[in-house]
This record gives sequence, C-alpha cells and structure tokens, in this order.
Amino acid sequence: MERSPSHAKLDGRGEEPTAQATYEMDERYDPKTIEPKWQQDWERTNLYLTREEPGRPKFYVLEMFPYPSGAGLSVGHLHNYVPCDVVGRYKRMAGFNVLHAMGWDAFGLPAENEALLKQSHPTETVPRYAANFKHQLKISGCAYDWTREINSSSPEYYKWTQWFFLMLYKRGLAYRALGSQWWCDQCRTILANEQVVNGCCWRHTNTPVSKKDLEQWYIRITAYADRLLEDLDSIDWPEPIKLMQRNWIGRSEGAELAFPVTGHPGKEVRFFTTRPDTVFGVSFMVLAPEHPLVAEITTAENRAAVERYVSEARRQSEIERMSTVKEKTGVFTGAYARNLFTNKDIPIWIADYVLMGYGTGAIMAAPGQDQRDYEFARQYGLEIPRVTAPQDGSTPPDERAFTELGVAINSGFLNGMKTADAIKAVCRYAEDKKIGKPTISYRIRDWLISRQRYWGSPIPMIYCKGACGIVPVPDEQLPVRLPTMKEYQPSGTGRSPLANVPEFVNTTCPKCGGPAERETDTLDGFACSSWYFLRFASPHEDKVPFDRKAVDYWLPVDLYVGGAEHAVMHLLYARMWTKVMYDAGMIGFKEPFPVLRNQGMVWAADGQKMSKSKGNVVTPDAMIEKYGADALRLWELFMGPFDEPTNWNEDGVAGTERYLGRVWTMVRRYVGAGAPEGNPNAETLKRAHKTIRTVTDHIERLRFNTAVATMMDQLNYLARLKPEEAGRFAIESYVLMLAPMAPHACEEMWRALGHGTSIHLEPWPRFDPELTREETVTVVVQVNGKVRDRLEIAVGTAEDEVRAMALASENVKKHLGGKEPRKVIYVPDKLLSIVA
RNA sequence: GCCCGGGUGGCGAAAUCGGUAGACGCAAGGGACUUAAAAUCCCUCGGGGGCAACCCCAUGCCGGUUCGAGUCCGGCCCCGGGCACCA
Repeated sequence: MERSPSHAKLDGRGEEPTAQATYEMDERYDPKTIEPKWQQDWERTNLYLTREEPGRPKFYVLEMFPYPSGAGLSVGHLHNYVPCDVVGRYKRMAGFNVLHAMGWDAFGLPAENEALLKQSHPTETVPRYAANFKHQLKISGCAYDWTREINSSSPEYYKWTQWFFLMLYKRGLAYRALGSQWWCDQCRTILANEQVVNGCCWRHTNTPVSKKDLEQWYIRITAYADRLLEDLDSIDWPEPIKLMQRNWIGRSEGAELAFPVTGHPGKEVRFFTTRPDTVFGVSFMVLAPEHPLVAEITTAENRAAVERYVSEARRQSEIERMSTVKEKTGVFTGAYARNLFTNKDIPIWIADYVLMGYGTGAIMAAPGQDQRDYEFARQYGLEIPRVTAPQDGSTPPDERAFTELGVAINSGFLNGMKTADAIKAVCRYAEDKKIGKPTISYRIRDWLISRQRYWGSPIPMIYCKGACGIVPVPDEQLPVRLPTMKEYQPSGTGRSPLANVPEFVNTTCPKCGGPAERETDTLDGFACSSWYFLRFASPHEDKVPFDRKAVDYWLPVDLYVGGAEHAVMHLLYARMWTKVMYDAGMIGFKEPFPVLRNQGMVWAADGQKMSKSKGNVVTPDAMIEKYGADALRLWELFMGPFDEPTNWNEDGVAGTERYLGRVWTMVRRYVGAGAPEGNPNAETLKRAHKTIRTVTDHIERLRFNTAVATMMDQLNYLARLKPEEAGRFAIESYVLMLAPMAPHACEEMWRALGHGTSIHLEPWPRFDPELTREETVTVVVQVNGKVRDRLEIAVGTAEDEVRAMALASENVKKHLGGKEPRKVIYVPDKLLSIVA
C-alpha cells in the first residue's frame, strides 16, 4: 500500500468534492427508493462493462455458472455470488480491469427433466428461468457485464462445444466403445462413473443404478491422469478438494505380470499388483466374474456353479455389492495357472471382490500379505504362505495378513531383501524373462460422455452406410443443430429421442456423399462447462471458439468460486480440456483455475437443506423487498466465514439493515454540517487509517465477515463524533470501503457528499502506515501464568522499566506474596510473565 | 472401516508465528424519548463468589509440553463431508 497524505483528496481521479451537497439525503434510509434508481443508472451508463484500460492489471473473477432452475435463486446461492461481486467491485476500485460475467449452464438433464415435469419444453423454460435468475441477480446489485452473458444451450455456444469434441476426436482422445455402463432408470440414460454415488445416481440418490451394455463415446481422460495429478501441486485450491482429485485419480505403482494357464497353451492370466515382492506367496488367483477368460478356462464339472455365480454377480446392483462387511464369496473355475516363481500350479477362482474395471480384472492372491486374499483363503481353505517378515525380527501375526513392509522370506532369490528392494528385483526379473514389467495403474476411468437424452448438444458424428465408417462432421457444417421436438421423452430403451427424427438422422456422408446416419446421442452436460470460462473472454466470437488475444489477456481465472460438490466431475473435466488445448497450442496455460475457493453451504433456518418441497426456501426477492439488497448483501458477508457452512437467520438481515441506517444517519449529519474538511485528532486519524488497512486486508483474504465487523466497529467510533471531529477523510474513506458491499446506499451517500460521478469508479482508499502506528500499548503482566495487571506503556519501553512498573503494581505484589521472581519473560510491547 | 474438515456464551462468530478468550452482530433484560406503540438512542449481558478492589471456573473430554495452550503433542468422544473390497 502506498502512502498518501491523510488530509488531501483521495485521488486525482473524479471531481473535487464540492462543499455544497447536490443531493438531498432523505431523513430515513430507504433502500426501496435508492436501489432501483441506481440499478437503472448503472445500466444506463454502462458502468459495469468490462474495460481493458492499458496500464492496469487484469482480474478475472468467476463463479461456477448455474443451471437456471424454475425454483429461482435462494439466499443460499447469493452466498456465492455476493462475495464474488464484492471482490470484483473491490478489484475495480483497486485499479484492476475486471472481468465478471454470468452465463447459464442450460443444457443437460435437470433442465430437460424439469421441463418434462412441467409438461413444457426446455426451449421455452430455459430462457424464462434464466431471465428470472438474471433479474434476481440484478436486484441483488451484482455487477456483471451482461453484454457477455452466455447460454450453453444456444447454437452459437454449442457449436463450439461440438467443435471441441471433434478436436478431442482428432487428437485421439474421443473414442467409441462397447461397454457395460451405469444406467439410471430415472434419468433414463447412461452415467459416467463419477455420477454414480454410493451405487445410486448422483441426481437421484435413492435410485440404484444398474448396468447396461451399449456402444458409447468416451473421452480419454486417463491419458491425462498423471498430469492432472502432478499439476495439483501447482494450484491454490482447498486441500480437501485436491485430495479428492488425487484419490479419484488413484495412481498406484506396481507391476503387471502374467502367469500361463495350465493346459491352455497361449492363454495367460495378466494381472496388476502393487506388491510384486510377494509373488512367492501367491497360492491362488482370482478373476472378476465378468473376465473374458472365465468362459474359456472353466472346466465342465465347475461350469454350472461358475455360471450361476457370474449371473448372480451381474444381477447384483452396485449398492448390494458394496454393502458393508460382506463375507467374501467366490467359485473355483477348475483351472490352474502356473506360478512362474514357485513353479507350482495354483487354482484360479472367480470372486466379486475383484473388479473388472480396475487393473486387468484379475489378481494374484497373496493371502499371507493381503487382508482380502487372507479372508478369502480362510473362507475356502486355501493355502496361506507367509513371505514377508517384520523388519525387527518379530513374528508376524497369525490371525491376519501381514500387510506392512518388511523382509522377504520363503521367497527364493528374494530372501532377505527389504520389500522395496524385492519389488525392484521382481520387476527386473520379470522384464528379463519377458513375463511382465513395472506398471502404474490408475483408478480413474475414461469419461463416458454420451447421453441418450434430448436436451444436450448433438454429438457431431456421422456413420457412413458405405465404406467410410465413422466420419466427423466437418467444422464448416457446425453446429449440428438440435432438432425441435415436441415429444422428447426418453424412450427407456437406451436410444436417444433424436433417433425418432428421420430428418435429423438421415444425412449424407461428408467423405463419400453416400447415405449416412447421424449419431443420435447427445453430450453430457459437463462438456459445456469444460470450456465456458474461456468463452467469457470473447463471448460473441463466431469464427473460432475464442479469441486468442482475449484469452491470453484474461485467462487463467484469477479467482474461481463454487460448491465443493464439483470436486471431481466438473473440475477434473475442465482441467483436462484445458491441458488438451494447451497441447494443441491454443492457449498458453495448463491450469484454468489457479485459485479456487468453495463457498460454504447455507442451510435453512431449521438446519435442513433449502428446498421447495420442504417449504423452507428463502428468496433474495423476499429479503430485498423487506430489508433491501444492501442489507441482504451485508448479511451474506457477515453471517460467518464465507467458506464455512451456516444456517440462515433472517434476524441478521434486520441487523445489517439497522447498521446501514446508522451509517446513513452519520453521513447525513456530516453532509448537513456542510461536509467539513474537519480537524480530526490523532486518534481519529489513526482509526481511519487502521480501518482501511484492516478492511483491505480482510477483503483480499476473502474474510468478509471480519471486514464487515471492522466497519461496524469503526462506525461505533465515528458515530459518536461531531462532523468536524470526524472529518472528510474518515467519512469518505468509510463510504468508499463500504461501496463494494453496499453499492446502492454508498452511491447515494457519495453523491450527497458532493460528488458528481459514481462511487464505483473511485479509487480504493489508501492508508498511511505512518499514521497507523501506535504510540502506547497495553502490556499484560502475568504472575505464574495468570494475568494480574495491565500496563499502558510507550511503545519500545525498555524491559527494565516495564519490569519495575510491574513489580510496583499492588495486585502483582499481592500475588507475588513477597517472593522473589525466579524468572521473568518479556515479550516486547506485549507481555511480562513473572515466575515466582 | 479409512481419509479430510470442525466442536469457543442463549445464537452466528472473533482471536490460530503459543502471549489480555468471547471483537462485531443477533436474541434477551433494563432505561430514555413517546399519550402509546414502532423507530431511534443509552446501559447490562459466559458461569460462580464479593459492597468493592478483586478472586475462582470456563474454548467437546482426559493427559502432556511450556513461564504461559482455544492455538502444539498423545489418547478418546461427538458432528459434517469424502472414499468405500482399487489388487
């Protein structure tokens, strides 16, 4: 912060304040008249258009763009938007070019489902709901550049979503595959793995998902797994979110090995293990029930049992399969594999605790060293060899697997090696003998992006009936427009409603001109949100998805704020697309959101989730009607820490409205006294400067609740002073600091203070560090750890002097009881601790 | 079960480089103004004791380190969130 003389006008910009107020302030603070007036004025004067003034740094503040639902915004949503608005307004005053825009995440299942429920059409409901959201944001005084409004369901936008899909395809990152996929009966569509929560659909937490085999489009996010993991270290995100991404990616190092199936020449069981050092302890193998090898190797006498088990496992929903403390179950296939390390034949079982989707869908079972294998071996009476011993020479426990690291025993050439060395030795051996190699395995799977639903961006692909196969729609034919359909209900058969529109489906092959059919699935809504943050930089660009220069200027996002519920879906996909664009040379940064914060959830007053069905939703409209937007905004900020959850309490809004009324009264008195320059004393000056320092710091650190508290504290001080005692600097800097938080009231007061231009164009007040310095401080005197006195001393008083003062204190003497101090600790200007 | 957060007055919360616990506000009580009410303003407000000066107790519980612990360490309890056989 630069120094500035306290008495001079605040900055060279704007007019010299006139002594005569040009505005009459009403006696009572009345938000109902002030707020609409200024909202209209700001709009008329284009106050919040994005500026790119040279010589100023840029700041891009972004909230996760909302799906505009029919329920409208609640006061909970504003707990995200208001703080971001304050940051945007503050940064603008602090000399930044600010980009703050809003758009609608309008494609996707929620919009479609809601329209179906209301027996309406999303092309009608989406604009209507979005208009309502926009209205609510406007009456809340949020300063967005509405000329940059975007809508992911408009052809101008989804043209580029399709374009990005094609780019991924051309880079080998989009592919079609047949797979057994999660299906939600309520959504009537396929879900990505991330969208399955506790075996249920993420939107319908009471609807267990089931599996369906369908040919689908996938995005090869696994190709970026390592980079998505590594780059987490370079970004400033809440640690829990990073951790969730790390866990989701689930990197583990180990080896992939293969054992031949006895009696089936050429057939082998390939498997991944993180503990290759335990191979000598492998006494059986387990395949996932869905493993393709199962049908080939199962012996005649075991076939019936195996088939029964497989069909049962397939029928089980995920929720059953994951149910807690389930006993291990499995069936022997009758086949054996050769453990190439022990040269023994070991039985091959199938069991549902081995998942087809992870690793190779097969494991080597080392029951002595793995608890799950141990339980399985116990259950079926299989051998449990011990091949790792504790490092300290103690005996390993008998009643469980010894899973810790240690020293290899009963392990041929590994004997005596520490686990880490043994792992390396096995890898080397496996590579020499060509039976395996070191491998890294990931939990993350590719992103399934197809949806069998109407309300989404059509996937721009064509299937040639001739010889061309799958052909991407040429860029110049984009967008593939979503046809208007009256009846767009999902069929439930697994086919998209678009399949029922022959004019859409039937087309010609872009390559050979012969007959062809279009892909009828639509893109997952998360495709839209994987690049929208780029679009705000040049929202009307129609030749390319974004203007490179605009993106180079504005991106990456300086502050991204949204709910923690997007920890692994949206935030992972958006990061991946960004990296792909970086690789394609389209952008110059690898991470879209270097700084992320999660706003805390606002629960209803009853502690429950705000929902229409519970009838506990509080709307900003109602609060604004009752208390005004500025009071609502202040309470959103003051309620509690911005990133922590809290319960709604309407009484608080009444409190902040009362506060604004007191500010109003103070300014009105000051204006009424002729807005004097004043003659503030040192204390008043110091308080004014310290308030600027503290409030600035708190806003920078997103500590809005304490910023408001500091403002209230300062009001309590200033309100007791006569206008000339307060003086112009204290009053005007106060109103300026309040302006981002209570923009309407402050605009009104600013004009009344004699300024002809908007307060929101004014520079942020500066403080003089020299004037914030304290001359005296309170030093706490402790005797045996308890506070016994407080001393007012001059800053920097010598220890001897402080000690003498302390020892002279009656209360200190009393508690010393005549004893000599054994030890004295002095923390300069803070505390003197006497041990007797 | 494992991994993250978090437990401070009647309530929302401040204070975390170890140094005055409860700033700021809400609610409550008392008072002023008013014919009255609303609004506004003033006072009190963690618990206990004392006329007072002051004293004792108190940041989920138990222990530890320290001159000094809401803050650090160990063990537990409760609440919220995430993951859930990942080989």
